[in-house]
Amino acid sequence: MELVEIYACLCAVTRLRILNVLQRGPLCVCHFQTVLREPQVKISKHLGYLKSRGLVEARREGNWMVYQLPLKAPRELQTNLACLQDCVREDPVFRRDRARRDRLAPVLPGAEACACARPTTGRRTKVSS
Amino acid sequence: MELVEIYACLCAVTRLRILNVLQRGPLCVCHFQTVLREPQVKISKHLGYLKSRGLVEARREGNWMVYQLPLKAPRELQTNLACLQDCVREDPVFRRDRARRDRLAPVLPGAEACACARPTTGRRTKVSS
DNA sequence: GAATTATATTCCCTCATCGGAATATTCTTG
DNA sequence: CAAGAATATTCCGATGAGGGAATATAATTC
Repeated sequence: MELVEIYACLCAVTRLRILNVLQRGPLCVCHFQTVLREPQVKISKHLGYLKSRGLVEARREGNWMVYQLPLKAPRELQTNLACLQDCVREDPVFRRDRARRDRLAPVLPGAEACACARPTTGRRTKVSS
Repeated sequence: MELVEIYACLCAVTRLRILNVLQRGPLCVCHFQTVLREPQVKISKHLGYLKSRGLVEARREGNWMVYQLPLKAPRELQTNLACLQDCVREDPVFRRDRARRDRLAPVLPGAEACACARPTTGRRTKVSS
């Protein structure tokens, strides 16, 4: 993984917000929509961008696609993710994203499924707005 | 200074090399040519790019333009420069650049002029190759 | 298998970037 | 002021990114 490629992934604010949220654990696309309040195309495309460059991994879980940070990331990526986390700690936009994300599901440290991907009997969280 | 702008500055390898070398102190364009072995246009343009976004500062010193890292950089920039330094420590290309740079002039910690900008009586270092 | 939900892809537009060749600008020196 | 050295800018072409609208694909449910 080229360092320049990593930086290329980091120069769109939507992708920074995605990575910021992913630090709390895996998430599916519809939850990204709720958390970031951005249209589906936008999120899906940026996730595709990140995935094609190895900054996120994806797996299908029934109807949902669950995205997560790579289980074993190269050192430069780890360093930069830590740096990013440090840089956006105080930023209001990123803080709000994290707050909304935490309201959705408990913070899952590992690679466990996000809330929407756990097959439940009840109605799922509404995605609107 | 927007975080995304910083990352945009970091996604060209020539600019990473410039910043890497600048960590050892100010330098003028002709020395960048010697160190990076890249054509003048390329270097001048990338320096302009960095300057317009506040990642480097420039001053004229006689015939030369001396570039340096900002004296008081915002925190996100400092963090990312440190991160960059960490990431390229082992990389052969960046190491070679640093070695060639150190061969040109002593490492100047502050904002002192680079070697070529010090008016000397003798012949200046040849720029070719 | 039809309808529904979740997600991805395609098409189109606009705009920025990168690189090089050529040229212009700025300063110094005689 | 002419010549030369150091640097910047302009012009060009190729390429990729980002966004949205519309459409396609995949899985689920009834």
